[in-house]
Amino acid sequence: MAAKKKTSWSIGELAREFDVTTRTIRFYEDEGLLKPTRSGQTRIYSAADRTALKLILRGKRLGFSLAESRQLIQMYNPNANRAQIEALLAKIHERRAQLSQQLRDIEVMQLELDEAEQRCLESLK
Amino acid sequence: MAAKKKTSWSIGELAREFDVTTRTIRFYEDEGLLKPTRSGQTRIYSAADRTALKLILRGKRLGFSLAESRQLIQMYNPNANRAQIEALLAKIHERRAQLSQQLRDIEVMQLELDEAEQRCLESLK
DNA sequence: CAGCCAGTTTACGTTAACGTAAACTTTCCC
DNA sequence: GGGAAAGTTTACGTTAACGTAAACTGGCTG
Repeated sequence: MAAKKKTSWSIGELAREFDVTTRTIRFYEDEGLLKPTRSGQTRIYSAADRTALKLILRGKRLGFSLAESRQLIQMYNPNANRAQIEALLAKIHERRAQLSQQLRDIEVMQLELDEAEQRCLESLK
Repeated sequence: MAAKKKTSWSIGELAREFDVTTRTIRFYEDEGLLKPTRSGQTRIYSAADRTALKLILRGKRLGFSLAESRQLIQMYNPNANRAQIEALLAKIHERRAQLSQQLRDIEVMQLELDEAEQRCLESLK
C-alpha cells in the first residue's frame, strides 16, 4: 500500500516536531514567514509552511536573522520577474560567501577546541 | 633586524582593525570579556585582549552569544582547578557537537543554494 | 454535560547587544 | 599654545525575537 504522506499539520504538531513553542510559530506568521490557511479559526499548515519552518530553524542554528531567513524562503518562490531573479542571484552569492566564511571559522574553532582539550588533559595529569 | 611585534593597542586601533565601534569594545569590557590596563584614563589592550576580541567576533559570525564566547575565552585560561577543568572539557564537547551540527547545516544550505541558483538561471532563459 | 485539552486573540514584558547623545578631558601636531 | 582628534563617563534609547498572562472558544469524551 502506498505510504500516506502527511500534507497538513496543526500548530501543535509542528511545535512538537521542531521543538519550538506555538507562540514562536505564530510569531513567524506575523512576520510573514508562514502562511497557514484556516479551518474556522484554526490554523492549518501546508508542506510549504513546514519547509519554510525548517529553513528558518536551520538558519537560526547558523546565526541568521529572520530577515535573512526570509530571503532564503524567497529563493524557493518560483514566481518572480527578471529583476527579482537577478536580485535573488545576488543574494545567493552573498549567502554563499557568508557560508564559506563560516566554514573557515568552524575549522579554526575546531582546531582551537582540539588544543584547548589537549591543554586540559595535560593539566589533569 | 627582528620584526618588532606589537604588544599593545589603543581602543581606536582595535576598532579599526576589526571593524567594530569603540562602544562595542567598551561594552565587552563591561561584560568582563576584555581586561585592558590603564595609562591614566586611557585603556591599553594587550595581546590577550586582542585574541579575546578575535574569538568573540568569530563566535558572532557563527551566531554565538557573548555568554558562549565567554566560555570560549575561559578555555584559554590556564589557571583552573580540577573541577573547573572537567567543566571545561564538558563545554568543549558541547561546542564540538554544535560545530558539527553547523557543518551539516552549511552543507545542506549550500546544496539548496545550488538548486536555487539553477532554478533562477533556468527561468532566465 | 462538565471538564479538559488544543487552539485563538490581545497586549504588555523581557533580554541581549549594542546605538546615540551630551558633556568633558587629554593628547597630538604644527 | 590652540584646535582638532581621540579618548572618557554617564545615561537613556532601540531592535529582534520571542515570553508570559489573561480571557475566550470549540471539540471531544467519560
